[in-house]
Amino acid sequence: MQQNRSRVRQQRILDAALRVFSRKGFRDASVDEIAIESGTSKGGVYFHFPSKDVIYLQLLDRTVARLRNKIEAAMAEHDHPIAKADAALLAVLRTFDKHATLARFFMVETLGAGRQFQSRMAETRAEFAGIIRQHLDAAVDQGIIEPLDTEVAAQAWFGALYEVITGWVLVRKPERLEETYAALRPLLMRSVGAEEIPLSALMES
Amino acid sequence: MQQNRSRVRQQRILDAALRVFSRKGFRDASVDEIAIESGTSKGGVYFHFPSKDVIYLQLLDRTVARLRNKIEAAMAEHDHPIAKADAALLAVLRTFDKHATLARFFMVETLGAGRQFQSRMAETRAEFAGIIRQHLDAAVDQGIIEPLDTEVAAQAWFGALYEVITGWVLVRKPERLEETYAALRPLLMRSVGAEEIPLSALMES
DNA sequence: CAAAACCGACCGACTGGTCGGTTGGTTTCG
DNA sequence: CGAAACCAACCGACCAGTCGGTCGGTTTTG
Repeated sequence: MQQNRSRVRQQRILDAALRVFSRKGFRDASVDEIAIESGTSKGGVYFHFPSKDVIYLQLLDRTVARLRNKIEAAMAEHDHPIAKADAALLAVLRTFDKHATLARFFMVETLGAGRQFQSRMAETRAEFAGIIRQHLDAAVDQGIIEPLDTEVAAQAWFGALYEVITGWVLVRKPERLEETYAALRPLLMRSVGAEEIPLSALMES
Repeated sequence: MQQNRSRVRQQRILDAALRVFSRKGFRDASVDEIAIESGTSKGGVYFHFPSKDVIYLQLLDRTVARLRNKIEAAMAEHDHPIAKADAALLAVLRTFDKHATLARFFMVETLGAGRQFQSRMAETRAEFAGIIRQHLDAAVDQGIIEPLDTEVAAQAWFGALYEVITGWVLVRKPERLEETYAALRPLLMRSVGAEEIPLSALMES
């Protein structure tokens, strides 16, 4: 099936683009390089994609979707908001631990990719912050935490996480990102006033 | 005095560069544009600076130095760690409120300026996180907060602040950045377990 | 069934434009 | 006048995107 072959080729190009963008950043990565890395030619790349920008955008979409799925799958296994937050936090740390290339692409390169992606990036940030906020709101509704400005709190959580991960990408300390969990968890929990950790909550489901 | 005239010109070029970089970002800002904006020519710019990179770096240095001075001056007016943190937080929010151009340059453009500035950016982040950490350590020593991983906590504080400010730059909501103070303060304080706010502490000095 | 026609996938030389940096001459100023 | 400051024109590297053409396989047709 030709159609299938074509889709495989597109994925291969996106995989190559992820590696190249991760190494060089959007601006310094040439389409020729992506072509070589994916075992094709510039013409081949341009047969499957209309522009370098679109390659980047599709890659970003794919990455965001995969990450969100990971997070939501992890959260779906729990009922209690605190357990959900725990699961999501660990899922994020472990995903980036496992895929440092992804982390670099997503955390470091994307902000600087260029003016044309800025609104898209703002949307992406808002999307993740929105997920956090939605669950903070639920926790407030359930009386688990006191009412607070969940919009700013969600932004702050996202930012804190973003910074710790970015620092890890740039400096590679500690060796495994997951090691920051122990420090991060109480920090985030306490910040919204969810001090006491019902261990029982972690048990259910 | 020729030397003085030269220095004035250099500052004028840096001022222009701040505006242009803030509007366009490092890569999309051309030296020609900076030259025109500063009322000189490309040759004139290259008489005072050896390269576009150096312009950017000097601008970054100047910005960091000014910001750090503002923060440290604000903190020097207080003795109690919590009052210092408060003063620093407000100083940062107010400075960026007043100088949105600076905020955009510093928060949004700088990460994406290019691979060649990445180590410098890591240093800058570490510098500010270091200031936070140093004061968190002091607070621990004075028994004001319980011992914790101050390195990660400092990173998280920096990241939370960074994200809130970046969001404000991109979306311009709320109108004034300082309005986030009310939500940010308790969030940060609680995160390190400095719940009770001794109002008296804010009075001294 | 085989030749002819066709097609999707692919290739790589080439182009047009941009932009950092240079240079050689000109103006300003002490 | 002489040095510092300044300028316009220019150079060359770089690269996204284009285009004419190739190739292996599939469909049509006599």
